[in-house]
Amino acid sequence: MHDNLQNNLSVTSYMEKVRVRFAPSPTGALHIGGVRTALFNYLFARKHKGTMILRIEDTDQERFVPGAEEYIREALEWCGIELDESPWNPSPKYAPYRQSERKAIYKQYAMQLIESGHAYYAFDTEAELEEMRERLKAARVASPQYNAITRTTMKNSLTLPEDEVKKRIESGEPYVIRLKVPRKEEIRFHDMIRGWIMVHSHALDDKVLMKSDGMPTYHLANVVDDHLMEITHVIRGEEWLPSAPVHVLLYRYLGWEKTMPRFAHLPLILKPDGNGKLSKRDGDLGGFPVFPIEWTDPDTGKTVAGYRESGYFPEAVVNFLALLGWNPGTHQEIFSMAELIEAFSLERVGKSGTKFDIEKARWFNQQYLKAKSDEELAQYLLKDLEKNGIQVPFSKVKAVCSLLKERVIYPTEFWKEGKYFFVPPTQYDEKILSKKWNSESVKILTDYLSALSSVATFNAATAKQALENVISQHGIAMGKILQSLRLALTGVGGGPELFPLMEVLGKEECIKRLENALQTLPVA
RNA sequence: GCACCAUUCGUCUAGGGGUUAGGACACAAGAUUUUCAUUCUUGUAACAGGGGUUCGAUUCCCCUAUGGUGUACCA
Repeated sequence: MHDNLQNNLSVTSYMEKVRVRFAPSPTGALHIGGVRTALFNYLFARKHKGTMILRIEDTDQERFVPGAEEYIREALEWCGIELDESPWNPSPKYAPYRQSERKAIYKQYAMQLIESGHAYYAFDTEAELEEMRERLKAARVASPQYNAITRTTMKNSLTLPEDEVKKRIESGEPYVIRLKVPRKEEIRFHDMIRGWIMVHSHALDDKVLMKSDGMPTYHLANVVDDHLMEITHVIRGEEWLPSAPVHVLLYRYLGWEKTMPRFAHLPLILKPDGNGKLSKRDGDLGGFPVFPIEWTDPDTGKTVAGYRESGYFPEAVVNFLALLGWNPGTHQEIFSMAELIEAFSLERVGKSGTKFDIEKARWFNQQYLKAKSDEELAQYLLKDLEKNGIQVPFSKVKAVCSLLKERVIYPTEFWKEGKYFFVPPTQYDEKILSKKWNSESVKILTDYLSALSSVATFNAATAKQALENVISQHGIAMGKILQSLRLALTGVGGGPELFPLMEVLGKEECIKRLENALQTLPVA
């Protein structure tokens, strides 16, 4: 309560413009959890009339995946997350937006830290580091790490004579630059979602700031860029919480603590069973997408469908994602992007991890589908018809969607569920056939067939009237015959209301199908 | 192991010292529907455990348990 009040005040009284960034690394497809982080940043930015920035964190050359950057761009666009600044629409004041293009900048600040005594050179090889860890483990040290104590036993500019350090560097020996974390200090910072967090510096290790390839690590790059880009709020996943104290230290040592951005660490999206955070494999296992749009792995060439390809509307995905970890405090469930922006606040973001529930996503999609016009839905069906080489008047496509929209969740189902509107059935549901198709139904339907032929104006009402006339002659109930008729016309036992369906099919087609069924279907 | 974070129906969550602990998804039943679906109604179902504090704790504090994250020259 207290924290909320504080947060509110500080947000609304912010003099400078809110600037937030989404900073993915181009190591593959953007995960649905990443999309949510982007979304929350976006909602916050728009809510406060601020700026939404995309920064590409490509400091790891080894994990770089070609095409990932374009994927991120396309995925965000599909979701309707607009970027005010990005590699594609840079602001000259803050560009470039790819960390690989900012290499020189980081070096400069790393040097500043060395000069102020807050960082140092380290020459230890991988084998030496491994040996150190083994040694400590053997000595039953609680947490083997490169820190205030162990660094005195390693090869670095703190232990080596100054001229040897110089010689090593000049001779081109590989080195890293490490942060000199103080031995005993309490580091506290405020998180807008979790309140005050305090950690002891002895729990931190001397993080590598600059790698031996001259690239910065995330820790340095992120702090330098957030400062230089004048980021006001860092909204990111909870996996960053443990390293946030390192970042606070960096802001301090770089002399930027007064303008340090505020932190908000979002709860993680967990696997449906709650064991660990959601990963790509869970989608494969659970049969639901974890990517916003389809992704083709450049190595294997394998393509995985995303939400888009699986028939989800971007509005539904955004709505669903927004409610994963955030709630409006009201009972409203359906939100447009504009409504989300209006209602969003970090104060109403929860603290605990949320399990991923695809059932809820399906429900959202269904809601959005039902709300769409027949015209819009017809576009989806039209594509499937084209794919199958079927040409029909648009009015019919629309009519089919109209009849089917209450019973599907994805627009991709229109074709699947309504194929018989366009193609006569070649197979008939065995169970219905054996249960309902008998000599009596054949007799009635034969009568109906001839009644239908003489109907002048054919539509749902007259088709129904004709059947009513026939069954009253035979003295049986409507329910007795209807499913046989449906089977004859569509081949299946269920579907939308039969008479409107017949109207869409048309008189000729109904007669043709009825004739065919009467001639070919075996009587039990 | 160590550090940090978390813990309300199966799931997403609201709430908050005294409530019949509310909603949504899912599930079940009933109604409507000639079928299936939709829709409507109803129902099942939760404060992790133990100590405090208090007249009273699900709510505040502590401990335990459980879960998550981190612990890389990955982000």
